[in-house]
Amino acid sequence: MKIATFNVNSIRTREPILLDWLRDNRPDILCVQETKVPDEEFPADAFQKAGYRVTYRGEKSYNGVAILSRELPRHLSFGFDNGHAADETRLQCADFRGFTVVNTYVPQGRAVDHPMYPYKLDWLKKLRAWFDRRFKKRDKVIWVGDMNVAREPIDVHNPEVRANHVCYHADARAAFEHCLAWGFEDVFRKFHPGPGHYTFFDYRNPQNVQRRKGWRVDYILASRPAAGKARDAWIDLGPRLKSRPSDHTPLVAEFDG
Amino acid sequence: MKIATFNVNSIRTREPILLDWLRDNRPDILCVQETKVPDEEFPADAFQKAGYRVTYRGEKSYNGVAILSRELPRHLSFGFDNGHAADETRLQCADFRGFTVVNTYVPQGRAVDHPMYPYKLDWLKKLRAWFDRRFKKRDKVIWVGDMNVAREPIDVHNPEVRANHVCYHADARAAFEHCLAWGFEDVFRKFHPGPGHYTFFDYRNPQNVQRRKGWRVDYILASRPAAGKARDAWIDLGPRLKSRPSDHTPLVAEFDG
DNA sequence: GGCCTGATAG
DNA sequence: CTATCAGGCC
Repeated sequence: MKIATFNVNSIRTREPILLDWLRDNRPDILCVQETKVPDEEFPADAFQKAGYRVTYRGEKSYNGVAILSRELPRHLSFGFDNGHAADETRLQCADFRGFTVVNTYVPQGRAVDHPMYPYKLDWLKKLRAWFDRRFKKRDKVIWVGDMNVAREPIDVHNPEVRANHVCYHADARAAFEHCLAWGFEDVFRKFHPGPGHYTFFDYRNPQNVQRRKGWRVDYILASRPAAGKARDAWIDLGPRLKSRPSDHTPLVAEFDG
Repeated sequence: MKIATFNVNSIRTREPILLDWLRDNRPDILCVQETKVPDEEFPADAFQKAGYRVTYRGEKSYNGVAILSRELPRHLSFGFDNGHAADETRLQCADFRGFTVVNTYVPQGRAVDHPMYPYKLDWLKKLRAWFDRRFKKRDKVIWVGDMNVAREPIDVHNPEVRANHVCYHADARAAFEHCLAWGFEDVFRKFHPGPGHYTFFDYRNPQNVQRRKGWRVDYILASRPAAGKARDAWIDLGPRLKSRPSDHTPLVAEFDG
């Protein structure tokens, strides 16, 4: 099973890049974030014509998650099990052939002194509690998405100056590690232990892409039983190098079964 | 001599369409309107590389005229001879091999009850007075551009409902005819006396293009001595049918000499 | 720098 | 519908 995650930064603007990528890569499951479109305006037709079923929950301008998959998921839910509609455009959970796929768009946090930062930390805490309630260690869970956290120094191109960045600040990293500590393995890192692998390159300095100065903030994480089936993982820089790109690029993994 | 006029509705956005069109048609002179770019940001390099010299006067967001030509014009001026800088982005005059080319972007007028409408009528009056001052009947003058006026019923797809449209209202037509009465012939009409020839198709109903529901508001007009040399004229719908088109499309004429 | 909005313009 | 802009966001 080939599964990918891609923060598209507007699914409408990225439709041509997505269709090319689906045609060339044919993943079984593609989880996307930041669709930035209300459900009634989601461009589902184009993806259906390309052979993909689409499930999504979005809002105008902000957030929005979707799963494009060759088969329809057996079970599907959005948000935490607490009735907060706000989280439905950041968290999606779907079952495919014995795997449970969790697709998240973790709040970015804006700035460490902004109210959105405690919201981010709290959101990660709620996510861990949701993992505890929802899954057993023996479940084959694959948690993917834009986590808006770089785990380690090698996950940012210049960690020395990032201590106060919301995506590298100690508290954000600790909150993310606490989620991982539920029982997830970092599938990409398993296959690529070295530095210099990034999934996000800020638009503001266009040279960052060619110079490979980015962030690894998108992940494919797997519970022990799922991680055992991981065969390979890679970052595809192609879409980031096209014209009118997202600032993120796809991360892909293959699992047996 | 092959001369063309094309309201590009942003020369930046239309650069690819323009470069293709110049490569395929190789006019001696292409007059463009609505460049929508300040002079310091005009993308002259791309056209120079394509073998064209460029003269232009524009402003941010609105208006802007330019002439792309294989040879540099001998004489060049912008605006009326009254020192009003505002008109310099709507009126350009350049000499080429014995012809004087006048390139205009006539004010659209917004609505018949809007202050821009009397401004439009007044602008056409000033233009006629400028013709009177500036040219002799024996001059070979070619006046081209987006005139924002449909002369006759056959120049709009449904004239019955257009009586109060700023581009077909009786006052606008009279003011335009008064300009023509200086001594211009309608070169396109000479070769194509029938209905159904349009140079503009409103974006607001995308089906208008395929259904050929448009307006003839762009013209190539010639003083008697120049009109005598006109060999052919045609509208090229090609650029209007491409992706990300202008709402106008090029009008072309060939003159002997 | 490129996404979004909501305004103005044609 | 397709341009422009400013202003918010990341």
